[in-house]
Amino acid sequence: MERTLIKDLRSKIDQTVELKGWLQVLRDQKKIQFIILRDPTGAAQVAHWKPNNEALAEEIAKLGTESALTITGKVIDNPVVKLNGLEIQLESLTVDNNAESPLPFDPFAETLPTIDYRQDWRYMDLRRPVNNLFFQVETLVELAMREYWTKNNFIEIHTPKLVGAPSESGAELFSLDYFERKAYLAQSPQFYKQMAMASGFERIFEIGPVFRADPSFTSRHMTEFTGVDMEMSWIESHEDVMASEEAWINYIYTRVKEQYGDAIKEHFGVDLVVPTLPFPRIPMKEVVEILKSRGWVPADKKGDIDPAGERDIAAYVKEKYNHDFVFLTDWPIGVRPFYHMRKPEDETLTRSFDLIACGLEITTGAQREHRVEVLQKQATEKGLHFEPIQFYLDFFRYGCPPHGGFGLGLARLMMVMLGVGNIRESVFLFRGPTRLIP
RNA sequence: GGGGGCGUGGUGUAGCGGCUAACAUGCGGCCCUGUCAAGGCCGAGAUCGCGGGUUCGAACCCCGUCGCUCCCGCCA
Repeated sequence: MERTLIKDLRSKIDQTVELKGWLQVLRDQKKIQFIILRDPTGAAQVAHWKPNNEALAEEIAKLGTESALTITGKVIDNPVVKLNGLEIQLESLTVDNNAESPLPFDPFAETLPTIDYRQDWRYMDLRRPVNNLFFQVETLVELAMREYWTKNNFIEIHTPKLVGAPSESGAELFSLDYFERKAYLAQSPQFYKQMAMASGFERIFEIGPVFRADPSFTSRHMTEFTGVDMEMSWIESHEDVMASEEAWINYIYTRVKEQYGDAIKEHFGVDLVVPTLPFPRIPMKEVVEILKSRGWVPADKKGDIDPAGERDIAAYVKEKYNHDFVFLTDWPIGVRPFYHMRKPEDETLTRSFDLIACGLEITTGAQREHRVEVLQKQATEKGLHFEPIQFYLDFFRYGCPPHGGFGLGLARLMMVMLGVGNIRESVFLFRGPTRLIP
């Protein structure tokens, strides 16, 4: 018999169906047993009249909560049943995998264990429908990203994650043995996506793993995460990159809202708002002035702001423009990498931006410096040696168009979109300084 | 790396100098019942993270240590 999904039961009234799922609750009474069976599409009540089959009743009585079951039975319309007014009259039951008892924790309890313990038993935690929905949404988010980009003539690339040289300082690189020498895990596809510009690809994107050896203990950092990167050629300035990113985000939100808006409202309590175009843009110099006027004390960091400042500027933008997103632009050179292009009219500033969403930094982008002699000069200023990055500098020697792009953290976007407070709940499995298992 | 907070049955919490360590949930048993956040009774389950100290007496106070967590730094 073909498996029926629980969401489709209404169309199978009076038919015998096969269901597969997990035993969420067993209510074992004197004459009748009720099994609440859950699959990824919903839950249904299965009723077993014990006198019909006492042996089966005994088997059911021993089932552990969360056992994996296949059952067959007849679908009955029964308005008395609170669960969708339906029930299945049990005909047969197979225990595909009994759940031991007691469970490490009950995923459906009112209060959940701490986040650390739930990570130990992440697969149990992921059985919660809200988490299932999370990854359905994430799947659509990635699909929408690719839809938008492929419609706009972007090429998807996959760059190596085993690399021989740091793309920047090197302080946050994981190193590993690579035969007779050292290799590193890529902390960004930055150099390679620029190589694609030198390759004449004009527009590329990559969605792939990124590794950072930062001992960060916050609710928004990971040592391994999925980076969403884009790079485009023949731009005039970073404005072209921002315009592209905001249209792309607008498209993603539109797709998610139309398909999952109601479910997101129900499970996450979030009324998804598609951000209007254009997103507000504020130069950093102005950002600092605005923050100061609101009582923020600059952390004396040469034009940079701290997370509290990011949250406050987001609050300002929300008040003034009623917008959840804001581009902070024109960052000072001191807090930007050597490959960011500087503003011709003010060499102390870069053609760069961050995108802040609901107070969280989700993107850094810029126009890149494609003139090799300028690039070399800026690298020298940052104290970098040419040898390890010579292959990169060579990208700009034989006809590399002006270009720019951005990198976005997938999990951070998901946090913002669904109102998840901790990045550990925003990935399938979290990797942090002290978390390598499971 | 710096700072704050927290470590008590499987899980979530209460207790903060005198307890045989409490409650909820889960688990086991019995009763009742077409149940549906089911209900009722009974029961098992914790040497209160670990080490040291103060005290007649420590889950409780002090020191150290480990773990977790949040914030900062850093970033996506």
